[in-house]
Amino acid sequence: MKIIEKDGSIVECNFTDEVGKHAFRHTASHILAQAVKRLYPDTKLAIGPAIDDGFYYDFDTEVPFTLETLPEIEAEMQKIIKENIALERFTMPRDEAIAFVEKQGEPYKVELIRDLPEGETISFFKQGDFTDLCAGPHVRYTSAIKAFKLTSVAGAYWRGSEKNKMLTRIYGTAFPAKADLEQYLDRLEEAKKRDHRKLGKELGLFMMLDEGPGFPFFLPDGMILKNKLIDFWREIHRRENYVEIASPVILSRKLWETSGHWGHYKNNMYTTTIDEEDFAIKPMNCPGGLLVYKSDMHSYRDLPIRMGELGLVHRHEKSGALHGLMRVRCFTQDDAHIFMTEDQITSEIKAVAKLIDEVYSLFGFKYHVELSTMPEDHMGSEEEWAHATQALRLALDELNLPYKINEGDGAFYGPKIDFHLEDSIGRTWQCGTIQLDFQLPQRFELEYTGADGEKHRPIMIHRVVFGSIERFIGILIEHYAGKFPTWLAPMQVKVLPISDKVNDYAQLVVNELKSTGIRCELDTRPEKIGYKIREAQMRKVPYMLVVGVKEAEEGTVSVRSRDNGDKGAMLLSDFLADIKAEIDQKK
RNA sequence: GCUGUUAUAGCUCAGUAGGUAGAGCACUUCCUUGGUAAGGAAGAGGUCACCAGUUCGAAUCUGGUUAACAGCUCCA
Repeated sequence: MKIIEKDGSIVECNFTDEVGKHAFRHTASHILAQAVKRLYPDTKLAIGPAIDDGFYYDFDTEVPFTLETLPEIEAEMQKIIKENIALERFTMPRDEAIAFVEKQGEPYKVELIRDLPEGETISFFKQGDFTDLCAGPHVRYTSAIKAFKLTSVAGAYWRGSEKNKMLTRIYGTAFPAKADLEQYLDRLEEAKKRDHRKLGKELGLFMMLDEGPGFPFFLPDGMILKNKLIDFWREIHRRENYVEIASPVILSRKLWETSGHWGHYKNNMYTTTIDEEDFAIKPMNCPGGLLVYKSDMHSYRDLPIRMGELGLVHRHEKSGALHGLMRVRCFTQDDAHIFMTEDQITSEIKAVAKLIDEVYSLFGFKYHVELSTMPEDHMGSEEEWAHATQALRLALDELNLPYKINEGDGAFYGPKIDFHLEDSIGRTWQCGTIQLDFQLPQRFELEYTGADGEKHRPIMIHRVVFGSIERFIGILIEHYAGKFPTWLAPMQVKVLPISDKVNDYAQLVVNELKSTGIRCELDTRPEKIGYKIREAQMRKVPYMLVVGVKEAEEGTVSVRSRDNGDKGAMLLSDFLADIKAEIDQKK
């Protein structure tokens, strides 16, 4: 396919290229806008870019667009595609362009052009009766859009600011062939089936109630999962020479004033009054860790001190932001604060990044890394921030970790490296993070005695690996579609006697499994074996042991694996050896 | 928080142009002792999210509240 480039030149391009895909869907978005203008001429146009999975266009409209409006718009788009209109690029000087869009009656476009530099040449794309301010690129004819679908309609703020007017955004997607579109829609359907909120309910892992919006209840099986993750966490942190502390959930306002949270994080904190004094429920664990550090004298020989804490934090998230376990109002951070000397910075950051990589690799996660820099609302001088940011950059470069810069997204006390994991429909969630902090050690006047006998100020790292254990569990549920590896599965083995004649033998098998620490259960209900299997399978239990008269006589079990089906009979002792090895290897 | 949508049994959902509700699965009991994804029968279970209003009468109409869902904003 050929596209019209930003400079007006015609180049050959493919849908598989990012540029080609972008141009293709951007054109689809123009067709959407053209259709809307034809049907609802009073609608004002805002912006309409291509995005990862499709495109959208924002409209300011008097008539509310709903899902019911979409088929009508789709039909008009289909007409435009059939008309096979050529796209033409033309340019105008800035002043003329402003006059042009003003005449068109498009106030949002006027604002967009006004924000472009003086003297800039403004480019437009015209397709028949529709002209839009646009840099391009685009495909050459509307007929290129062979398959498209408008998927949803939602509100979106003009220019992404909640201070601005809420516009109506129509989302859609487009492909060069019908089959591709269908495949994409099927994939979305599949993804919905692994939604952690659905699976969490089906598998009895956790629940959300009106009684506590954003505050998850962990059910017995979810608790097993959580505790297994925590066991694993403790194991690797012991190995990496971390110590573990626990600090209180409620602490005095004075502490939060010292830490700066009272000033910079107040809107997200739950507060309370005890004996007429103000207190806050901790939204972060760091101040507690700082107090622990301060409670004792430290020599440079003690550093780095790696102080872990599985801390339950509470944050008042906006109601509309809540999302299953991914975004909650109380969660457990697998936190640690590392207190160190300046020349330990790079090696400590690298060690943490490696630890995070080790954990994510164990689960088979792909992740991407972002470096977040100084936000507008921050503590400390720009020089300190530059210094800290440079230290993070250096560590990433030495590790050869590719990363993208997230301008202005750092914590208020320091820049950070974020590790993002994907959920089932491709949304990414920040999990691990490494934050470098020069501020809190100053505010809390932390010290250590150097080799020179003088007092020095340590530097601090805040870091999490899972991020939030709750969020991590949400990601895990979707990643495995509820089929957890044996070491994590809440129920590892289900023993299924064929008739109650073999219940005694089945009980023996269960006792044997339990004595080696296997999480298992016996199903003695007077149901047929197919029924019991179906139930265990839907519960996503990794192994089902079918036992009948034959097995009882031979001391065997017939193994059925969740993932590979019937594996035939084997000695109970052999099965035990196999499953123990699997669990030890965290498979 | 904002825009839009939604709320009926434990779960998934149907229903009623206003006359106090129904299915499948799950649950309980009984029959069936069955070899790798649903054996059969019976029973129990809901003041239709909550609060007001309109009406002779509201689960159904109107308003509000709460929560959930999608997106925006914000974030681990």
